[in-house]
Amino acid sequence: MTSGRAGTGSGGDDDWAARIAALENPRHAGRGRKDPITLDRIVEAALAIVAEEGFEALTMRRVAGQLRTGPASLYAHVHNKSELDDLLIGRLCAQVRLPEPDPARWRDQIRDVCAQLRDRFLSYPGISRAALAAAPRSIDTLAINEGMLAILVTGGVPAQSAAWAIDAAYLYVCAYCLEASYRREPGSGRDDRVLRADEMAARLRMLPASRFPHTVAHASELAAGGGHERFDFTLGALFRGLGATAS
Amino acid sequence: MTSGRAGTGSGGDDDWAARIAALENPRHAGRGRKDPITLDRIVEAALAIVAEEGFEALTMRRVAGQLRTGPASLYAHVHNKSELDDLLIGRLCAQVRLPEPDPARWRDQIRDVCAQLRDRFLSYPGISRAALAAAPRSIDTLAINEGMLAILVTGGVPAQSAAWAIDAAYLYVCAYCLEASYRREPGSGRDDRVLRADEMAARLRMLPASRFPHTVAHASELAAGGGHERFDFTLGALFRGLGATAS
DNA sequence: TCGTAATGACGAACGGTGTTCGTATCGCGT
DNA sequence: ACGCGATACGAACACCGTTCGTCATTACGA
Repeated sequence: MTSGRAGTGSGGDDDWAARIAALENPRHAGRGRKDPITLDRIVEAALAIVAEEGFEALTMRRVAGQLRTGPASLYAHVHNKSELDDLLIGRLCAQVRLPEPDPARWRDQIRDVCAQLRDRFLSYPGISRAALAAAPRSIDTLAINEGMLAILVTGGVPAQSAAWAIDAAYLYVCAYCLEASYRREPGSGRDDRVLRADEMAARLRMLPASRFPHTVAHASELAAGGGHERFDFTLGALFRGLGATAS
Repeated sequence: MTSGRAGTGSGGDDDWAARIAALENPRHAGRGRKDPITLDRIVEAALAIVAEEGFEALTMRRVAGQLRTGPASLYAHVHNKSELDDLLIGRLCAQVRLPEPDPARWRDQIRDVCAQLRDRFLSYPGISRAALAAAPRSIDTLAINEGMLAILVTGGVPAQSAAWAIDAAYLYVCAYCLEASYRREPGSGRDDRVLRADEMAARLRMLPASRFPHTVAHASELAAGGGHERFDFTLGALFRGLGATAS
């Protein structure tokens, strides 16, 4: 999450400093005019579209249509589509509840934060693609980083390991959600049906054993993993591997 | 990688069975006609475009242009753009060299396979987005799965852990490469410059310490990580955490 | 109060995308 | 020779993000 870009926008230090200053001075809302286009309304409309139809359905025209205006109107509020994407991610990150760090339960706590983030992303199918593209340009995404860092460092994980583990977990959460979203999306130009585990295993067993011996032998394990078992397994392993260092 | 979809295409069992049968019967090339459009030429042209200009630059028109024809011509060979994307991923996976499993070095071996995949994906900026979207629909991507499974199982990792670890590693590799590609892509609608670690740390230190105490205190660790240090760290932790179970 | 500048709103148009449909040509089998 | 299937591909469709120009409103300074 903090791997080389710090949301500088186009303005360099001045822009970044201004953004920090804006922490204390939230932008005023519309000035009493009835139903003006506001950034907040744009973001809300966009999130509704993504929730309903997936990230690929999110276009400037669709957002504008929800607001009963034309797409050009949006550009008074956002520079471009990328910026709108970033705002959406910021909004989702702001909805994650960060716990008071407890050294005795740091593993549970970090996993809970990841699970919350996962669930936020999964509620908006495909949106984690924007999360991968986004620099941590909003204060809300940096707040997630801060919260996770607090958990790990308070739990005794060395700062360097903590920093990199957060990066790793975030990337994994994004990928997990993106892949899951593609799997469930019927209109993605693909005709794949989501297979039940036994169907999936049967498919794998049809492969030639001469060339795919392990795949055929372990088809059921390869196909297993309902709910978020894979997610839990991965983060469990990651933080366990971290713990093996953090002792 | 094998988490619910098995590249069924639109034909169900017949299509899958036909694809397995095709393992022994490769499609004949063009029938002596000079420079016919072939699937191979399409894939090569597409990969060249991605290598040069990134995945976002890959359009049917661009590919067709490289082949000195119109975009409609491509549809005699691929159903749609998604299918072309999948073929590209299959091609890249086919280029990964899978080792003869050695139980004494399974950790090194699995990490090497992941690193090869990473480097393949990084050579084609942004293409791992297609890898996340793709079902493992080609035999080549399933071959990667088989190779990794062989390494882990031969190394003593229980089959279920192995299966899920492969899935996790693959997702992480894809996300890592995608995020890295976005960071390096100047034309992505963003004006971010890639920051040096010290610049990045300085930015983080500008945040208010009252709200970001850990971030400010550990800015240099958060910004650290040159080359593929983060990649190595993550996979190290993941497989170490796996090893803690696999004893 | 008035004039000007700034801001917001937004239609028309631009250059771009994936895809379909219809037409033409070629190769193969009967 | 004829018919059919496969390949090739232009024209057109519906859609995309964005810019530019115009208009209306608001805010500010004299």
